[in-house]
Amino acid sequence: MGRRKVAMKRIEDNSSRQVTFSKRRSGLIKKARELSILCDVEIALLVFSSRGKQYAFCSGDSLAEILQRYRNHSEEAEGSKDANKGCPSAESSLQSPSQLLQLVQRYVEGPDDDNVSVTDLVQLEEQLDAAIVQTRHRKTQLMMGSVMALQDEERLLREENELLEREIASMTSNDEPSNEAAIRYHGLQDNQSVDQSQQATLNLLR
Amino acid sequence: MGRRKVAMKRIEDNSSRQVTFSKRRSGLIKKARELSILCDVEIALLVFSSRGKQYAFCSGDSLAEILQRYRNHSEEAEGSKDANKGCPSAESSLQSPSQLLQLVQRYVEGPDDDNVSVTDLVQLEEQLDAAIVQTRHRKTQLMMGSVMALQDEERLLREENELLEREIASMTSNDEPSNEAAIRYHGLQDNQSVDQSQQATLNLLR
DNA sequence: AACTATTTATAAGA
DNA sequence: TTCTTATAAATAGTT
Repeated sequence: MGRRKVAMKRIEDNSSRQVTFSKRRSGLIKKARELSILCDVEIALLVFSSRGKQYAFCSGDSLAEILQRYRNHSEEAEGSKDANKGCPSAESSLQSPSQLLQLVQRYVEGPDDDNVSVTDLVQLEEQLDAAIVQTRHRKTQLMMGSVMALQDEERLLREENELLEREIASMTSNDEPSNEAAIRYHGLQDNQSVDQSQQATLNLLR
Repeated sequence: MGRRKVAMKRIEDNSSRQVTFSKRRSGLIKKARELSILCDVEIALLVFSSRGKQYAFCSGDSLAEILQRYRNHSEEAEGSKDANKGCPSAESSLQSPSQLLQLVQRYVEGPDDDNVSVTDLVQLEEQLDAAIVQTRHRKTQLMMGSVMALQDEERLLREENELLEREIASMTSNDEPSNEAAIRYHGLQDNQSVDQSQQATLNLLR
């Protein structure tokens, strides 16, 4: 984005490389900051000039913290067996559904001394009920999306089938009957990939 | 650089934040790559979505190498900051029931990258059901404990009452009747501290 | 996933 | 260097 398009290779001229470095470096940092703000994500950016000078940007207040998270993350990736249990990072977020049950189990069984109170458990039960409601709501949303798509596809297939049937009709009136059409006929039989509950919703909407 | 100028603050709409994240993330990584090539510098870029998914770019072949370089560079500046962060062996755990709902909400509404699948949600629902069963089980255990204790106390009180009644009987046969016993009489009336569901269970066991 | 209308970044010039 | 400006590039909203 300048007077000319620039080739993607090292700029050989020393001084213009320096100028470009300065301009693009600030542009990059600006964009990193914008992304972290707009999308509410953590970003760490490190730039080392060839003569060792260092520039950095980081969304939080501690770059070290973010780097630590990177390291935890890659450690997890290596121990692929029980990665979800290993070290769920300082940040509290669900990585997978299976993590949730562990969390609740640890809470209700109280790993040690101070046990939960009945009041806590009553509250937890209420929260779990609310969580199920939310989960079902979201699931329904998603399934509705799938259903719409399937209905669209169904319509298209029906139209195609009509065309094919007409073609067959014209062929049989001119020619010998053949089974070619039956082979080419394809409809909704291959919806095996939708899961049971999607199928149930699908049936309801028919 | 789009149809409109966008305010520099967190995008609240879930799905457009997701779209913007995807677009700008790839843009940022592209620019990092260009800068590293054009100006022949080392760059490391880490992006963490709020669900913990990680995207990285690094100019060389080893991100770890660049990070090491950063650490060497900044070791002098920070000596003790990451002592507690060394290895986050602190297991993530529920602090309170109310934390759970937040956790699930964040998961199902997917504030960021790839949305949860229906399969994930089906699993989550199952886990939530299991968690509710566990919670109720534990609650019952605790309430049973309370109930046992109350039954014990009840038995003791009945025995004491019998003694007192006998004492009254002997007093009234020897002396004037008095209301002293009625004052000392104490039974199950002061069970007001048990909560509603405990009381229900208690009633069932009577 | 594509497609534009706009905004933004920036290469070259002053 | 910094400012300006023509142009390339990125991207917000739309389909």
